[in-house]
Amino acid sequence: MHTSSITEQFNEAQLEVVTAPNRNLQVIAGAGSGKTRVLVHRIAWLIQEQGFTPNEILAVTFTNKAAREMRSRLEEILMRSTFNMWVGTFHGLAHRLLRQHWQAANLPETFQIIDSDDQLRLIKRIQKQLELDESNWPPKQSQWFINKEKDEGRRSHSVYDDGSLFINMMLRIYRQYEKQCEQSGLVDFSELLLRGYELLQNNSEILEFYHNQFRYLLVDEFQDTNALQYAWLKLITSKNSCVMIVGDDDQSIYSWRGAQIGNIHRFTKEFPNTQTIRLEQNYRSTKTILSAANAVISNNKNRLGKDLWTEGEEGEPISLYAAFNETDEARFVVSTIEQWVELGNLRQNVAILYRSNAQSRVIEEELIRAQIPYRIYGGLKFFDRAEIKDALAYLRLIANRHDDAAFERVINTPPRGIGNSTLQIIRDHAKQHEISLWRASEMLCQQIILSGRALSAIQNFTQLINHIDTETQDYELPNLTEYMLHKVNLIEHYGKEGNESAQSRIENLQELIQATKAFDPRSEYTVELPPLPAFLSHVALETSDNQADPHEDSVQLMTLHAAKGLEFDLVIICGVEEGLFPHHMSSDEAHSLEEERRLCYVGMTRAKRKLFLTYAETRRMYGRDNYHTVSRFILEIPSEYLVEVRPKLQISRPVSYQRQNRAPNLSSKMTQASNDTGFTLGQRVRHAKFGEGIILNFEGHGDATQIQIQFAKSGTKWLVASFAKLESI
DNA sequence: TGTTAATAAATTTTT
DNA sequence: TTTATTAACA
Repeated sequence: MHTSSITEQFNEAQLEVVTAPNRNLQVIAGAGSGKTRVLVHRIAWLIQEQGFTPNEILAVTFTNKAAREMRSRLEEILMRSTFNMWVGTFHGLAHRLLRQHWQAANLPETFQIIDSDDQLRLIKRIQKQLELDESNWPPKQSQWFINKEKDEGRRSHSVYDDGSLFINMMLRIYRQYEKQCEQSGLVDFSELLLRGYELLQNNSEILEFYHNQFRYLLVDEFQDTNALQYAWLKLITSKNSCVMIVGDDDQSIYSWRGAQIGNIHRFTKEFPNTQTIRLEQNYRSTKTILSAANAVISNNKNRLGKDLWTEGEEGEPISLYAAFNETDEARFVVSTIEQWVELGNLRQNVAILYRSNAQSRVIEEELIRAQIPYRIYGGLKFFDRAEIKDALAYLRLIANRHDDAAFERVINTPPRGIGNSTLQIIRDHAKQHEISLWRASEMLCQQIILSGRALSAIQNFTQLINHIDTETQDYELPNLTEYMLHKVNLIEHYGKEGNESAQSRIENLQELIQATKAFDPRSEYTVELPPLPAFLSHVALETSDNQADPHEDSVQLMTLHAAKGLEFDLVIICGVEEGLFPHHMSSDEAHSLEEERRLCYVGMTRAKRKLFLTYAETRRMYGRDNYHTVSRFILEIPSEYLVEVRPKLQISRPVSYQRQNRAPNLSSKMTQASNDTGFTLGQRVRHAKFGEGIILNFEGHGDATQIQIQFAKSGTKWLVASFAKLESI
């Protein structure tokens, strides 16, 4: 890479970042400002022009995906392997440290990482032990509490006890949780960071070693760092090193997970001589889209301030569609995509974004009906599926008999006659002697407490695990997995379920074997570990995000959160309604409302060429019809950028398609002449909420009978006869 | 002990 | 509506 070629590729601000002098640097990078490219070239510049060696550089990203992306782009530029470079997420890097210094970190060599699901199970179990009622003390809440405290760097003994019952309970759970993790050699996600932090803080030689090693640190998506990550960064930075952070306060959408935008402000105060550079030229969206997004985000207070602009063309106005209900909305989305594709565009350049996952279903149904291939992000990840987690739990138990979370999961899956009562005896015994469930089972087998049936069931189980372990000592990982699945009868167990999901579960288990084959232990920083624990660490840390077939040209569906960092020619944001977006859980407080607005900003700025916003006047949620008004975010867009798409009845609502959308015409009136509601067609009725109206149609029988009524003031609605309390006039 | 019916709850989610 | 968990039954 020559200096001249760099100058050609970058604008002034970008070039300034790439070639910035060796000092602390803050980059405010707006959406679509070429941030990743700049970051990668900055690293390349440091290595090629400033004489840094690759392992003197530490680069932190928000996701594993981003880390992979950065690695591969670096390899492209540097024309060399990035294998020994420290590029990864905070968690991944902490993990690497802990594997290397497990003794100093007070961990067993084969410590295992548990994901939030395992964590929740563990907490549930602890609460049962402590006899805490789950309805009064939701385990989710306890989990949230523990993670929050850990994310702020506090262990149970350093949490401030205000004497309240709540803190008291939470601390009891927290303490017990710490103890059990310690006992089983388990480390949760927050623990990776906290333990890594403590490792460095308590071992000055180790800290000094890394102080000497890392001379340049880069952190991407800095607005999403939490308190502990910030402390981590400060700790690992020495007087001989520089830090460069890249972030955008307007795209901070994870504060509910502990991210603190304030870290950006803190950085400039606490890291001396920080230079600030803004990347404000947007290379992604049209002027219209950008102006609209800017208008929306300008309603937020306390912004760092940024003026995003583009040299791009004006582009088309943003289309706004007011749907009748969510089905109508979905149908509109589908017809929009059909038109888009007819114009010769690719489906993969289209994204349908929504606030919550529940919204995807209706859209999926319509896409399937229209035979439009789609790919859905989020949802259930491969390694989160029950059958995969079962199989992994077996593997974990083989790797570490004292992994209680794994033990609980598989002790009776598939059913082997160890029910709740037996299990409870094991739990009590384990608690009493402060030992793992596994050891408790072994001990119980020596005594005469259990019934004969339960005893032999447990013996069979422990023997089974031991047998698989000894039998597979010389096996490769895939063979071990296959042997385990065979011995443990998981496939048969799922096969018995008989429904259509059984087949896919079995396929997933086969896929797991494939995953073990594809796993290369040398690619990890777990080289010293045997393949099995190395693989387990790998899957715990990397929730695989490549589930669907990436080759077929398909429309992309995801939540607004998941869309961060991506871009599409056509973006359709659905459900832009008060109560849904902004979500009713977030619209009361100013700070959470502002986060919703940032989410809106993120969503809008994903669009390169064309943006659609849709909302539904009626939306069925949790089985009830909800009447929403248009989102305040839409009202914040200056009308000059908007054009309202009028519903074309014949096209978007074909007659006799689905109940809700059937036009009240003569033929539909004939669908059900007789009914058991006591009302007749055309009858005038009064409703407590909607006022007077005329009955247009009936559907269903008995209590489920629905009546379509055209109200004078509230429009046409379908109501359940038995609930509507209609009065005839 | 395992199955089924009743009941309650329900953003966003990476690591 | 869907999903998960729990209580009651076979």
